[in-house]
Amino acid sequence: MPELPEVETTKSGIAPHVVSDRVTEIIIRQSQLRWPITDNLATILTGQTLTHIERWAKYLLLHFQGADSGVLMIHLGMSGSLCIAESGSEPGKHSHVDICFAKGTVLRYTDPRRFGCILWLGAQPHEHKLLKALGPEPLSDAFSGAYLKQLAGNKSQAVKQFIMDQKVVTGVGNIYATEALFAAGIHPKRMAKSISLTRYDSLTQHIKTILSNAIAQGGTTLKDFVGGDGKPGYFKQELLAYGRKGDPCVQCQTPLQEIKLGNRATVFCQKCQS
DNA sequence: ATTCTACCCTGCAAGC
DNA sequence: TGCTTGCAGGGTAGAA
Repeated sequence: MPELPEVETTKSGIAPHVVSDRVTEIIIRQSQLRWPITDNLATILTGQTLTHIERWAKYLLLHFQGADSGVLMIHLGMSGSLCIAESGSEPGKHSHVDICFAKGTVLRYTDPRRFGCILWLGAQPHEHKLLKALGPEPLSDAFSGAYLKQLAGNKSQAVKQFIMDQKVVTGVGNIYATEALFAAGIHPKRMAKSISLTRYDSLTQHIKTILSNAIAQGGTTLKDFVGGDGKPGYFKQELLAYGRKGDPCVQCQTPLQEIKLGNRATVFCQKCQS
């Protein structure tokens, strides 16, 4: 479900309720996620204090301090969410993990499709291979048109797949890639190497603007995404291309087309994007 | 080295 | 009404 704005929304929704609190209990109802949850997670975390939460790409890094200080990494996959629950409240069908805190708050991980993961990275989280290979944050200065142009080099890969590659830039998924290419007037299938620096400048600016707006709106709720505070995201009403196959283009009224690119639905305007 | 593809899993909507 | 099919916000491993 979540791309960068949704993960950011989750982080800011849950952090005020759990940061600085001490873990009293871990309940694992289902350990088989993308990778299995280590079976000694309760031993590791119980008694430790959650000092802060960091978002890195689409990962949430929960920093714990105590007898076995380190980082718990959580990815929400396609359908995952984290919410704050009351101690003793009834878990849903796919509520796989509860992290219970001393003040009575429960941080609850729910993920119907189980594409997410919960991994204990220990004290050297940045050395983990899943984090090491990641590209720059899209909202950082390191992410620029010049950077993209340089990295595109001689790649014949479609630009949409290029910018969705987390090694190129983190946090951009199918929705925001679709939207940014529409906004920049770039055909999603165009080869990465064939795009000018000027157009990459435009593309990076649109990615930054769209992601910032989405964060400000609390993310995009398509089905049941809710932030940590239980409120839905309001960005969906601002989507101009994603999910609008057949609808008239907002600029030229031409019906939007849908193609498959790397098995992902890709909507674009044949007239405005080249 | 890059670039596809198949797959992990459940739920939902559309079509018959 | 009920079954089948395809599709979904992600990312990896392994094949081409």
